[in-house]
Amino acid sequence: MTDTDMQALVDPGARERLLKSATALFARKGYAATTVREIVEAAGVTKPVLYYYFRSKEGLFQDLTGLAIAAHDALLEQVRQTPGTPTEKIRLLFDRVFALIQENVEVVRMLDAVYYGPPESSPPFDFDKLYGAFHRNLRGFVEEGVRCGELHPEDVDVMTLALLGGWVIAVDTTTCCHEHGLGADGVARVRDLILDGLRAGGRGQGEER
Amino acid sequence: MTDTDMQALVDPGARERLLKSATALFARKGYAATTVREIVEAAGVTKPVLYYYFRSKEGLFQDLTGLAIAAHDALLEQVRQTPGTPTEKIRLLFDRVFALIQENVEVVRMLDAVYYGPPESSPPFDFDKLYGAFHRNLRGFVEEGVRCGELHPEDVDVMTLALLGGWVIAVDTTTCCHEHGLGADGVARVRDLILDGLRAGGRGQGEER
DNA sequence: GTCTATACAATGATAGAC
DNA sequence: GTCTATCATTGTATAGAC
Repeated sequence: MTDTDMQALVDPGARERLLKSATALFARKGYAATTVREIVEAAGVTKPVLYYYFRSKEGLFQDLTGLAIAAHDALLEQVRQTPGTPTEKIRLLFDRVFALIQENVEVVRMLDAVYYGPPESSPPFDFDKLYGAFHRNLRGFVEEGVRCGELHPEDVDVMTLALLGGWVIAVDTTTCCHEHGLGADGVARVRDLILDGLRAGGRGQGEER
Repeated sequence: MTDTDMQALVDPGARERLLKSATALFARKGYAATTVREIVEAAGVTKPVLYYYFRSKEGLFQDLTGLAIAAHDALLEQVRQTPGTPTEKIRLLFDRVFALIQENVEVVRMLDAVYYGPPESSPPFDFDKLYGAFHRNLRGFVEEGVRCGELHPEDVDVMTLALLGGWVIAVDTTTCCHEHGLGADGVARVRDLILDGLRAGGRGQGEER
């Protein structure tokens, strides 16, 4: 363990403080509108410190997004490898990723701003690694559900989009402040309502409510 | 008809060209990242012309959004006053507003960037006039559908959110380029799939497909 | 109404001392 | 590793001529 690592245990360290303050500012003001002066002031350091740890404002941004993608990927992999029926996996996917989101609202807000925001207002970013991966995994579970007769044989893509819609709404109401967040419970209700409509053999009255 | 109005019939006029170029740039780069210089250059005029017609960059933005809100409001009013069952009204709401969106993709892209984007990256804007109004109208139709027995008596808010999710996906795939747009047909299919799950008395096989 | 020319603050980034 | 001081550039906005 180096001296630097030792130090990081007692003091967040300039690098970590910079990552944190940048996340908060990018989420609130956007990448373009956030100045390096604001970032370093919020972190309690001076400008050259930022340029020392990250090569530029853009380098800081890419370190930030890289960490988020890694966490998301790891969670998707974990859900895929959990045993269960396709419907159970869809439920688990929603629950687990929603929990991750709730624990990192600030980061998600920042990523959403980049995703939905104007294309050229942030550095190039491969959204497919994040939202595309979620979409593909969800679609895989739906396809599996149709194959094994758990979901009715409608168009797989349309069904996936219906579920994805519920998901987007769930995330939106959580990250944005303009609505009262649904909470894990609300997300489950929207999810199950849509899943109910997709179930094979008429409307199931499986779940709660 | 004034001389100015006469002129506008043959030549778009500096004011209109500024509105158009600003919309395109705000949509692509965001409000904060778009410079006044870019706007006026794209419009083929010089800076003082912008400050002559609009008081500032922000004034230009507010004129832009005001026009969009007015068009949206008028369409909602029109749908409300069209006779039909609640389900028919929900279908009409989706169809009509989607058509409006397709005709003004650029403007919607800009508004979405403001809505989903970071809170402080654009001038204050009352989203409730736009997205909230759509949500409330949709909820009203769902409520009406439950009352008259057309939709099954689930939680009205959850059902509204499920439909709203389909709507968001439909708009997303149209305005964003990172996915292949659904098109009016695709929107109808997602919408009807969700509506089917909400229909009273088991899964209806009412529509096409 | 539209131009040229410019005021003046703030930006991202760096050099060089410690 | 962290600082002070400063660079060149770009930002919004305006004065004043035509």
